[in-house]
Amino acid sequence: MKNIYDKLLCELGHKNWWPADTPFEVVIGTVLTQQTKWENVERAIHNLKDRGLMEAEPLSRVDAKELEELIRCTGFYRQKAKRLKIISSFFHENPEIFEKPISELRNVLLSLNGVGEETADSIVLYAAGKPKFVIDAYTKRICKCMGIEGDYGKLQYIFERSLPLDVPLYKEFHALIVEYGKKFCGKKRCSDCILVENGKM
DNA sequence: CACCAGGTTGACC
DNA sequence: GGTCAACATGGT
Repeated sequence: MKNIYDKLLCELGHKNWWPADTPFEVVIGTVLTQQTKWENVERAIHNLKDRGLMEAEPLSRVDAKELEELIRCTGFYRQKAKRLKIISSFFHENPEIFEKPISELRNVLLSLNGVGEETADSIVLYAAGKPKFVIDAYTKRICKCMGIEGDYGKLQYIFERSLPLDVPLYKEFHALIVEYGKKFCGKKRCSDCILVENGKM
């Protein structure tokens, strides 16, 4: 598995992924980026910062319609606005949440509307800085290309079992997988795959 | 015009 | 326990 990481790193170089001023900004980004391009998310984040809404308390209280307009460019803007308000209320009321152990933190995040497995793990890894390997659609596609199939938990277990417990490694590896996937892995077919030809785990 | 993007939910079987 | 449409905008 580390072998795959080295190949990707060699091919693509280090990615400065999830740049954000605060952990809370990462949380907002995880929801906004669902099923949309990061460029759209950057615009929405900029809008929120302009209005002083990149903090839990103000965001939890902002007018729903106003919030919808600010994040419209990310798609699914009505449900995302509603979810962001609920999530920001939660973070406002639970400022110490990132101090909790990983499994407890993950379960609490999963209980929030709009936070599924990938989003929860992205928050754990990129906002809380704790070691949880994030599995996304590209990870599943690439694994399938390599003959590895399974549900979210199975793939996550394979990565976590095969890698040293290393937060920067987890961050970089997931970033590389997504960047690689965007370039070479379509929904239907892949192109110029550097991983499959002699890719062994 | 069709398809995809750094998913999640609730309904239905 | 799994599958699937709905959610919605913006870019190629």
